[in-house]
Amino acid sequence: MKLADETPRMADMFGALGNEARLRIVRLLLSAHPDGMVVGEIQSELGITGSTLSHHLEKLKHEGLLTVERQGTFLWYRANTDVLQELLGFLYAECCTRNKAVKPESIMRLCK
Amino acid sequence: MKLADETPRMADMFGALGNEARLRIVRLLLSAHPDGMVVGEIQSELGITGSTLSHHLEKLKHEGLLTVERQGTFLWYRANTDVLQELLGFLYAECCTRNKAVKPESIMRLCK
DNA sequence: CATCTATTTCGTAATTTCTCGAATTATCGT
DNA sequence: ACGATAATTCGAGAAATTACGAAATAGATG
Repeated sequence: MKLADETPRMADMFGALGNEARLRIVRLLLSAHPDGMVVGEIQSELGITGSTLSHHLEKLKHEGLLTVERQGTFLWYRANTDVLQELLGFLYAECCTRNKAVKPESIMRLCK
Repeated sequence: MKLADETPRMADMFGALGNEARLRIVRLLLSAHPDGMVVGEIQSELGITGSTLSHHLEKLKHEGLLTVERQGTFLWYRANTDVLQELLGFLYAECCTRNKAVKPESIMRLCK
């Protein structure tokens, strides 16, 4: 039995977070979790042009980091915590488990 | 007293990891931690052209994710665990502390 | 069905990223 | 100083990303 190489997918996810506007979107949606937010609210909060925002949301959704649900004319976007957990777990495993480069406690301690 | 906005820098770091070749480099260097590896060894392990590899290493170093030290004609690159810890701490804080989107235990559980 | 609002898609341009081979720099040993 | 090895920098092209306004779509409401 051979394990799938997760590197390409993880790289894509990191890439999706590797843009300031998109990282702000994810942070904002996490702070609004689990309700999520509609596009217009994200737009006025972050001051991003509609079409540009739409592209960023599409990219984040494509990488699985967001989910979207329509309610009337509104689209509710929200952070996909399962996938964020996967990403966090990957990074944690690389740094703390698979290798002992970073001590687990040091992460917890950062967030008291 | 005002806290610095860490979003741009974190986005740059995520961006550095958002490329398959670079993510492989970091994984490789973590597995060789704390000794690190010389460029030629990374190159033959990952099969990347010398000049391309050099650019990737430069980017990772620029974002603080790697350190480098010369020993004779060899350059030893290694993962910068302090900075990786910062990145992991940021993601952990966003997902688990600042918001309760992801349960801390679920991360640990992923890495038994 | 006409219209209003919310959001995406289209068309397009500027910038950045990724990659490679060739040339260059740095260091060691002789 | 010369030759050999390690790695970077240069030059340059292809591909991807980012951004924006205008036009198009989807749904609600009168």
